[in-house]
Amino acid sequence: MAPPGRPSSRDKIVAAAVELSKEVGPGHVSLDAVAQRAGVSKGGLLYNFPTKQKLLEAIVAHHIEEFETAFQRKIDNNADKTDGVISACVELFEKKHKNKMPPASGFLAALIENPDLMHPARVFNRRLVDMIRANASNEAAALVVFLAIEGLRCLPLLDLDVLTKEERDLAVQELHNMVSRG
Amino acid sequence: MAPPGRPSSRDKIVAAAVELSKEVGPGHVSLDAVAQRAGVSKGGLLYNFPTKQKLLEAIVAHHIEEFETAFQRKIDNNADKTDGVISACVELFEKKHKNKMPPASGFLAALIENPDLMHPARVFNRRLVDMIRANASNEAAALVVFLAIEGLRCLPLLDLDVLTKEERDLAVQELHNMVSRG
DNA sequence: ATTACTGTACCGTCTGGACGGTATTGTCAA
DNA sequence: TTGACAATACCGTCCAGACGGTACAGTAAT
Repeated sequence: MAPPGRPSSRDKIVAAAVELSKEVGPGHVSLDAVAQRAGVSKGGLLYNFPTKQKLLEAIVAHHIEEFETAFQRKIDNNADKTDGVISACVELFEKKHKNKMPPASGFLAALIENPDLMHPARVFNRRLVDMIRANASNEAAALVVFLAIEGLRCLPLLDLDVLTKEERDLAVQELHNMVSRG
Repeated sequence: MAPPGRPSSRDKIVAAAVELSKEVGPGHVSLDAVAQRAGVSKGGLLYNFPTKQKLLEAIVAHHIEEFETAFQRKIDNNADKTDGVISACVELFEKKHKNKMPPASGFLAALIENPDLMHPARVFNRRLVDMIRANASNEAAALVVFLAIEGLRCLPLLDLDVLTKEERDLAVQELHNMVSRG
């Protein structure tokens, strides 16, 4: 792959693309701009990602890996416990929200270019739902919690978030109650 | 405005743009294609909407009006009743889902072009949240229900929906329970 | 010699939008 | 009644710029 010490050019390029998607809007991510932002020549960019589609695939994979890593850490502790998976989801969102992690804006850039690029994310999401249902004490309630978290994550992505911090905290608290009540 | 008998050119153009956004993807909605689909020349399109931004503004307004109309009809019956607003939201989603109404794909085309175009939708959403809270018996639960509905609406928009019909029905049923339990 | 680029010069395509025309209808003075 | 003009609602063409992608010569490190 790459010398794991410093960030590889690939990583810098992916990071630059995600930043740009947030800054100039997901519809205006040009290869020239990405290369400039990443401190790489356009030739260099196309050396690493021969087409724009390959770059966008890498962005989607990056977001998924990021989430999966954090998720695996959370779930190792309470994998088999009743409602362990959905609890982990709530806690994970709470943590990301406290750390003011930005939304996964790279997804939109990929979606725009070609909806098929979302396929890996769909597969991941489906697996997540299966895991949630598998050890949920109340499947219906667990699904609602899952959907609410998705709402909390999607609304900012679509620039549609209107909740105050207090409202978000209130909702997250209620999600906690729902999963601990079982 | 226009003779209210036949659909005006403006309406045809907006409808064509929404359809195209769904068919070719929100990032590939060109004025030429919209004009062709609407049965109008490009000059005619530009006559009705002097810039692409104006067209996208009209699309956003169209989606909002559509939702608002249906919402007002629902809410007239149980406006002041406890949990009346959030109940109306659940029922409205259920109805749209049963009728297999497509997601508001025009939003994405607007978001891509210019995130500011989502502002009217944000204003509407904020008003909706205020109304929900105003007559909710349990604000936290009502917020969770609101977020779950948004999740149900946003996931298909992002091509991320992975739920089976049964799972969706189960979740909607649970939402009903949550609001009627108060 | 190979790897991993840099830098520059292009090419073809697509797209938003400007522009000049045109058909129809309405208005209104002579 | 009619001729002059104007507003409305388009049509069809053209163009400048942006963008994805190619090609290729050079270079510095391993």
